[in-house]
Amino acid sequence: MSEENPVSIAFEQHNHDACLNKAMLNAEEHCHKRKLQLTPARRKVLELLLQEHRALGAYDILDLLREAGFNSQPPVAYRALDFLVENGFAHKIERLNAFVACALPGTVHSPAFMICRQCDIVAEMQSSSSDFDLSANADASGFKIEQTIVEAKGLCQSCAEIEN
Amino acid sequence: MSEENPVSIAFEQHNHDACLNKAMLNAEEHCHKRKLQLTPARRKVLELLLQEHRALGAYDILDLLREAGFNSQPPVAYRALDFLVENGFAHKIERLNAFVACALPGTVHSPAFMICRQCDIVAEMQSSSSDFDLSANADASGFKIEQTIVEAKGLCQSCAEIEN
DNA sequence: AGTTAGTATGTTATATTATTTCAATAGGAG
DNA sequence: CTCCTATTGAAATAATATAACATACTAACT
Repeated sequence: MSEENPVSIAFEQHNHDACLNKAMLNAEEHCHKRKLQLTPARRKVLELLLQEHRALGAYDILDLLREAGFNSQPPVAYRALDFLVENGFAHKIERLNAFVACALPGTVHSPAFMICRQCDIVAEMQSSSSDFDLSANADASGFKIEQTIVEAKGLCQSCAEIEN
Repeated sequence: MSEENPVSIAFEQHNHDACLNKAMLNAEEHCHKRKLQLTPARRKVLELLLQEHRALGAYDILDLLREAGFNSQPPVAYRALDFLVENGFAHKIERLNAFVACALPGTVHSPAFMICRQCDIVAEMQSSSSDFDLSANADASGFKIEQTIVEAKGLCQSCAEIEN
């Protein structure tokens, strides 16, 4: 119900316009602070991602960009996505080859995702101690972890209810 | 040093021929028990994967199959890989779009991987409680986890030593 | 304002990864 | 042997991603 719990915002009813606007303002402020250029294409791609709590493929985004009057060659989408991912405004969901807006933008963090196989909704959460678990194993073999991907596939509550 | 610890076998010196033979025998026995057909192409792909503690792309495998006299259309490799993955003899490493032989074949389990960005070695470990951590978050939002991917990118010990 | 260095975009082509489709063949159950 | 299913052969194409190089914009300095 509330927007306080970042674990499950994607699963909850919320004022999505406000959710989007807040995120865009946040991104603008963040780019301004760090002297990053939130150019029209980048801005539009971020908006498109924020409009969904689902992952969008690069070519989905490309189609939407075209509809919005942008140039529609693949590099346009990939460059914007690279910018957003590098600067912490979006994440790539590896198992879907798709991209999702970050729930905690502008910070370097170690996210984990819950991905509904039915409705494709993607919820971001902080992976907290799961990294820690890996660390123990990694330490034992001298492996230095730099980045960890955690993606859980399953069924979200709504889809589970429908299925029954 | 020993082969007892599945966490880090890929990182350790070991008798790799024995490692491979044991795994092939294991696979044969397992297929026999479950009436699965370990056909020549499937067998060869498993061998190819077992020869490396690295992930191989489908087209790498395709090349090696061709060298070994097999038909070399993409579906040959993908079908064999699908079989191996579905039956627990191999895993897909999503962030590499590549495949690696399973370290604990024939059992349904929830693996986690350490992937060296330098030498591409892939070590499988059991993700144990990291799943458990996610479960807490998942439960809170009513999400039912079916399968979890955990992939840690970093530097293995040998590569870290070389880099310094 | 003019120059320059760095960043971003336009554009074309191509590389890489993966699937669809339908025909042919082989293996096992009755 | 015959039917059924699983597997393979073969050609085409879909989906995802990058390379390469030209052009344009931005910002900082002079």
